[in-house]
Amino acid sequence: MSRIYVDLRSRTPIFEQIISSVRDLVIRGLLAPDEHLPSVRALAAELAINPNTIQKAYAELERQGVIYSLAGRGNFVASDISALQASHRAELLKAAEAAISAAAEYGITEDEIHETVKQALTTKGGNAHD
Amino acid sequence: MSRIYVDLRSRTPIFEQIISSVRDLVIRGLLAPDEHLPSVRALAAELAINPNTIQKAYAELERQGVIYSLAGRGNFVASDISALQASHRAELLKAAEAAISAAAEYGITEDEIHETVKQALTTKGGNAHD
DNA sequence: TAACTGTACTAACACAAATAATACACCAAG
DNA sequence: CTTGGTGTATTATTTGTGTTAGTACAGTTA
Repeated sequence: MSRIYVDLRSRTPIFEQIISSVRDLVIRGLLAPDEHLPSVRALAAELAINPNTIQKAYAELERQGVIYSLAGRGNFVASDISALQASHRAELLKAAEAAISAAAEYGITEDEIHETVKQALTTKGGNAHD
Repeated sequence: MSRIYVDLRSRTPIFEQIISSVRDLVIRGLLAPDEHLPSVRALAAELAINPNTIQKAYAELERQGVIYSLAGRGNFVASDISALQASHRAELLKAAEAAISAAAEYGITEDEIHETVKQALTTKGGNAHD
């Protein structure tokens, strides 16, 4: 059982969900560098979707440098994920800044924003499933 | 010339762009309560898109309570937008909290988060076009 | 009456996602 | 060297949704 999952009822294309899922597992270290990923056919069978869809996702992940593939051997997590983690870190900060800016621009007071930030920081670690 | 716009090159469906655009103008008060919106045919001509697409957007906006329509008269901004603004306000705070939580969960320090928040608050008012 | 308005309906087209079915080259193990 | 797994490529088909096109009808207003 791989930790990769998809939601067939979502409006988000399956291949994009796989890309996000693998990318997330790699960045969070739940998939170690050079770890062997499920084969195209095996993952397709496990998730009950077409192998071509898996292949499409894997090809894009390789293009992004998240994984690499060896003909006849399989797909593997990239050896060096430091750049990936760095860009993810930057994205998180950028997203946070944008969200705060949007709130401030709308007229929400700094006090209320600080209160929200405080709440977010104290609540962390208990709401990973949302 | 209405203040409603769309980007035909975007991957986001046109009707959804119109919904977001009108919703945004209403919430920000750039379209006053009970103000007359462009007619289906007029807006279609102005944006060079099909009237059916405008109609689809207007129908959804009415379903959401953002606008109301009078047969033979036209479409108008809702008379009371307080609930709309309140929910938008809540969404902004929720988004900000989620972004901060995500950053904290990933391991970004509180100091760095506070620095980001500070920067977002000082930069506001100068980057509305992004 | 005329010219607007919203609304409804059917048909056709375009595009992307996903499936289906093969086929071929590579690699490791027996 | 054969076998069974692997990645990869190709073509065709299906499906869903967004968009356009064209037409029609009823309400409103000058």
